[in-house]
Amino acid sequence: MSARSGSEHAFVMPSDCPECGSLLRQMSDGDVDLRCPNSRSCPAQLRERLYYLGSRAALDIDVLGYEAAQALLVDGLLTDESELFSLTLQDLTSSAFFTKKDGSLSAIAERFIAALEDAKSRPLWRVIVALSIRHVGPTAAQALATRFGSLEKISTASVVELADVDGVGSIIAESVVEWFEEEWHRNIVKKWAIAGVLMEQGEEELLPQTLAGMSIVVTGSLAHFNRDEATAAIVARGGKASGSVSKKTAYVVVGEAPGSKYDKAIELGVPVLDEAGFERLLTEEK
DNA sequence: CACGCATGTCTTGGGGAGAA
DNA sequence: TTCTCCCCAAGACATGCGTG
Repeated sequence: MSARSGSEHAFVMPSDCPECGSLLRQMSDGDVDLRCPNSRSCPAQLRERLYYLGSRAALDIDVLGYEAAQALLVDGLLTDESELFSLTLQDLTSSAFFTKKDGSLSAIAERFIAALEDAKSRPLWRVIVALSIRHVGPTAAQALATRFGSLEKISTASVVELADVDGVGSIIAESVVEWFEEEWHRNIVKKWAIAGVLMEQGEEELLPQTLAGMSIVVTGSLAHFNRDEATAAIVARGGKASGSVSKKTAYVVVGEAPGSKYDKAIELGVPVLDEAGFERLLTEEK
């Protein structure tokens, strides 16, 4: 996986937050999954959350990498992620990261603001991933988006209703409910919505569900799709884009320089498709 | 409890943009 | 033009959750 994938914010124990420092002092060998209790204002956690929500796994915001996230916080442009989508070009003039040596805005600044606008119309599941809810990655987020159709409905669903979703168990369901119980979390959703971020399932996701129930794994590089586009194409048709090959995998799509997943597919007798076969699979009617 | 699979972490290498 | 920094893309693998 990418260095930008996964919830990298989850295990942060930075030195620039007093509460994290105390937590570190309390560490013992038996501790697992340590988190700074100061999750709202802890600078390092905030930086990691910004970094994560900009990653391809979430809202795929151009420019918003580790350095940009750091600059937004250090230069005082953001105090938390709720203000992200309200940023303007004018705001960025006070940050060296977004300006040239002569003080004028760099191309990076314009790309960043344009990327924020693009991100406002991302599918609902990506918005859910971007909220950094514990245990909720792309797969769980897609399941929740498909079932509930809007963030509003997810936020008001009970643990039982959430856990009823295929692919979501009680731990994930409780995690979602706990997340929405925090007022400052609800404030993020509110401010993003005001800034224009789509909070409902879009129509583009309602393609014929020709891959419903199928688990498909992609390995290697495809000529006409990057990995996210391939995943999105599978998911949009009701399939599941899995990261690992098993006996239940419907197809393994093999591009240039495939990895061990191809070997695994051969070993398990899973059907293998080249890119042309994958494209036919996407376009064929049920 | 075992299995399947998603998540999280680490690694390597390529490409683009700005600085020197 | 070259160098450096940062972002991006992808594979491998360990861990742990969800399910039957």
